[in-house]
Amino acid sequence: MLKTHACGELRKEHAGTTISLAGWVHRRRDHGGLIFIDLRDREGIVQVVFNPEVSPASHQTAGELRSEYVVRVEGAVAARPAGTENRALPTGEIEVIAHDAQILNRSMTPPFYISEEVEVDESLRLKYRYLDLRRERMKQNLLLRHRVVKFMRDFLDARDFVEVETPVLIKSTPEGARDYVVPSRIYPGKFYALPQSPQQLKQLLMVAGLEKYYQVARCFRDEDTRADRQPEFTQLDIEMSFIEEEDIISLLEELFTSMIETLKPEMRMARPFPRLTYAEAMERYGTDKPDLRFGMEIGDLSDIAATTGFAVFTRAISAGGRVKGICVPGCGTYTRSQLDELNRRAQALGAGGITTISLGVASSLEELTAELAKSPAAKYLSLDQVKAMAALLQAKPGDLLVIAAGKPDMVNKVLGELRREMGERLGLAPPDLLAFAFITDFPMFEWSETAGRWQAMHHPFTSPREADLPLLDSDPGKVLARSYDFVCNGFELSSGSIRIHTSELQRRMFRVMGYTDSQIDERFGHLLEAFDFGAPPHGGIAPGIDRLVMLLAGEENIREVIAFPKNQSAADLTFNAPSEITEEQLAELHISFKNGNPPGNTLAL
RNA sequence: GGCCCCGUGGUGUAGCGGUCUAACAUGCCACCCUGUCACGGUGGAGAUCGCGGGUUCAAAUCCCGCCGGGGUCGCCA
Repeated sequence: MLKTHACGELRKEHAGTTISLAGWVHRRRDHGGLIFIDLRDREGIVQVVFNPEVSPASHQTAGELRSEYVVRVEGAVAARPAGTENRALPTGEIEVIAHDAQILNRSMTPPFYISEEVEVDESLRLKYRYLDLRRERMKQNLLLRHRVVKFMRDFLDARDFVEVETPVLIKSTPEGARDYVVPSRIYPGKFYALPQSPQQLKQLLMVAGLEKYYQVARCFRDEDTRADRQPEFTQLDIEMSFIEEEDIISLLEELFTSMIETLKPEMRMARPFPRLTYAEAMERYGTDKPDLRFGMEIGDLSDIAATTGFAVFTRAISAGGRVKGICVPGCGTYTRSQLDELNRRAQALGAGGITTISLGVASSLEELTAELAKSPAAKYLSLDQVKAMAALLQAKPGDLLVIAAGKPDMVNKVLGELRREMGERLGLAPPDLLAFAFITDFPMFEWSETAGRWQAMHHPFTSPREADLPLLDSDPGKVLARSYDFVCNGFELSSGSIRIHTSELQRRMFRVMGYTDSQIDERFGHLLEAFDFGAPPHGGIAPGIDRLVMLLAGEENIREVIAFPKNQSAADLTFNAPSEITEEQLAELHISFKNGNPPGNTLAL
C-alpha cells in the first residue's frame, strides 16, 4: 500500500506517529512560506502542512500542487497549535507535518467544482461522472446505497434466503413494458430479451424447491424515463414458497423497519405500516401510491351536494357521478387569479372545472357567516350546506375547499393530483418522515382501450382471490388480485403478489387476456409445463432499490443514487452509448439497414 | 408524440430592445504573503450570449425553427 492510513481516520490519538497518506488535493492554501493542503481520500479530509524549514523539497513540491492532483505524503501527525483547530473537520484537531511528498499524477482543472456543492448542469456531470462521484454528496449516496444493499443481504441471509443469479439474456414475452432486445449471432433473425424483472425465473426457482430466494437484480425496461425511472434499475427480488400475503407483508415491514432504524435513525416512521385497499386509496387519496405524510384527504360531499340547487353538482350526481372535495389549509385567502390558476390546473387534469369555497377567518366553523364564505357557487349554497361540507372535510376558518364533480375516476384523479401538488407547494410533508404503507386488493385486470382487451394490472402471474374465481369469465373487471403494493411518500416502492401455481388457472388467466391456446403455449409453455411438475404455492415482492435509496438520501431523482445513470433520453453520456457498431458486427448479427445506413439521431456531446 | 421550464467566460449567476466594447462571484495564470482552513493581497487571461433564420435603424434581449438538458402526460406486466 502507498498509504498507512486514510486521511479521514486520523485523530488526536495518532499524534506523534509517522504515517503516509495518499489522496487528492482538495484545496491548497499557499501562504508563501507555509503551504496548507487539504488532502482528501474516500474516508475524509486532513490538513497537511508543508513547512520549508521542515522539508524544503516537499515545500517545493507542494508549490506545484493544484486541485485534484494525486499526491502521496509522508509525515508526522501532530496536534495543531492551540487556537488553530478546525472544529468543522473531524480531523480538525490534528494535522500532518509533511516530511516528503510525491506527485503521483497531475490533473487538469476540473470542469466543475469537486470541493463545493454547487448545482452543475446535469449533462456535464454525467459526461464527467467519475469526477461528479468524487463530490461528497454523491460519495455519501453511493455509500448509503452500499449499506442498504448489504443490510438487505444480511437480513435475508439470516432468514435462510438463498441468493441466486438469473440470466440477463432471456426470452421476450408479451405483456408489460417494451423489451430491450439483443440480436443473436448464432440464430439469424432471432433475439434475446433483457428481463423486465426476473419474474418467471424466480417462480421457476420456487418450482425448483429453493423455497426462499432473493437477488439484487437488474431489470430492463425500454420505456421513457422519469425522475424515478431509468431504463435499467435494481430491485431486491424476493420469492418464497408456502406462504400467504401476510408472510410477505410482515417480512417487508420487518426488513424496512430494522433497516431504517439502523441506517437512518434520524428518520421517522409510522408503525405498524398502515394498510389501505386499492379502493380506499383511490377514494381517499385519488392514487394508488398516496403520500401519507400529510392529511388533506378527499371527502365525499355527494350527499350534501345533492341537496343544493347547484346544477354542476346535481347533474353530476344524477348522472351517476360524485361530488368530492379536499380542504387546502390556510388558502382561504387565495386571490381570484390564484383560484383561476388552480381551476386551469384541474382542467388540465381532466376536470370540467372546480368549485372553490374560501372560508374567511372566523373564530370557529360555527361562527362562520355567509359573508365569510366566498364561492363562485355561493348563491346556490346555503350556509348550512357550506358548513356541512367544511365539517366533512375537517376544514378550519381560513381554509380553502376545492370541490370537483363528475365521474368518480376523474374526480378522484383530479383531487388526488391537486392534493399532491398543494401538499408540495405548502410544504405539508415533513422531510424526515417515511410514510410507508401497503396497498392491497388491487383489481386483477384493467381494460386496455388501446389493446382492446383485458390486461393484468400487476402482472399476468398474479393470483386472483379464490372467492372471485367465478367472476373470471363473466366479469373480469370485478376480480381482485392477491397483490400488494408497498408505497412510501408518494412513490411505489415495490409491488408483489401471491402467484398462480397451477397451469390450469394460469392458462385461464391468459385466455381472459385474449390469448389463444397456441399463443399461450408458444410464449409461456415453459412456465405452464413447470407448474405441472409440482409447483408449490408461492409469492413474493420486489422493492426498488434506487427509489428506496433516493428517499433515504433525501434526493429527488434516482440518478443521484446510481453511479452511472442514463439521461432522460436513455443515453449514457459518460460512454456516449448507445453508439453505432462496425459493419463486421452488424454482419455477424445478420442485421442490415433498410436504406443501407442507420436512420439519423446521433448523440451530442 | 404532446405540454411546461432552462441554455450568457471553466463553473454558478446578472443583464431581458440602445448605457453590452456583456457585469458579478468563483475557478484559472503570474507575483507577494509562515497558521490558514471557502486564507488573504495585487495584476492578468478567459464569452462568436446553444445553432439557424426573421422582425428592427439597432437583438444576449422580441418572433419562428432546430439542437441539447430537465420535469411531466402518454407509456411504465
